[in-house]
Amino acid sequence: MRSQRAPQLSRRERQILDILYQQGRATAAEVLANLPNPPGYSAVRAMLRVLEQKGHVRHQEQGLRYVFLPTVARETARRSALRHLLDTFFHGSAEQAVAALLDVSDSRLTDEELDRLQQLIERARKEGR
Amino acid sequence: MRSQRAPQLSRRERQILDILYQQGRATAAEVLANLPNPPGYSAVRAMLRVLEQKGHVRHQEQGLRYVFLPTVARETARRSALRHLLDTFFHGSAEQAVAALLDVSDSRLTDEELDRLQQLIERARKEGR
DNA sequence: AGCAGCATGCTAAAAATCTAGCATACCGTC
DNA sequence: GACGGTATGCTAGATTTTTAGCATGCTGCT
Repeated sequence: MRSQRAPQLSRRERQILDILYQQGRATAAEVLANLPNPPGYSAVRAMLRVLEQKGHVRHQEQGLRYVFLPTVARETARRSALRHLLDTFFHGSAEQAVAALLDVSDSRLTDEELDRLQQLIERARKEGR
Repeated sequence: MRSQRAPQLSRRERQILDILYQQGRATAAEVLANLPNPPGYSAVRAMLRVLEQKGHVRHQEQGLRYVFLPTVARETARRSALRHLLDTFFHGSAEQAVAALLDVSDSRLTDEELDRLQQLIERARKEGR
């Protein structure tokens, strides 16, 4: 009877969980709408049930329907994901990652955002020493 | 006969591919060594074969053994991964991602790295306008 | 009250993943 | 040139994942 520890997510399960993190919370129908190569509605519900049983997801009853949300806090999941990305593609270097980030999002960063980033770096510098 | 388009990676396949990106290139044995819940050696080889057949991986013969490497350039894969992470956890905001990055890697960024980041931001600012 | 619409629970089965094992070939050493 | 070690190719089977379909229950109309 596994319930808590189960880091072994299948492809679809991963996709579904990602959607939940992206949206914060979602009904089965909403999940379905965001799924690539969308399967049947039943399939989605079945997998949500499995995910819940595995302990990755829980649901609240909203009126009649169920609204699903991840059990692991967004913040925590985000950390893991970042760490993993860093290890996989950037040799663990945050600097390179930031560089790539600035590059990838290119012209979409406003001056204002850049300002805030400068401040963040300034702060990191002070804390770091 | 699908060969190129096959974005549907299973959990294991994803793990293996990630290792290849991390290491750049690796033999079946090396991949195995880096795999969590390591399966049998044969299993790894079989999956590398499948990955190759699906077009995600290719191999070079190095002396006797095969050395495997991803077909999609690191740079490209990295971009996709970043984009996906951004969408999943940061509402697409690079700024937030950078902030989290600075946070997660915290004290591990040297002053020198911070300097370079400042410069990068400076540059982004100029290019952006 | 009856009905259409949409939700859930559950089960069975198709499809894909994951794995082990055997046959074979090459290298270096004794 | 026989032998241990390590490689690959392949195939078949266990296990998981992924899916559809059916029975049921609640809501809000008309």
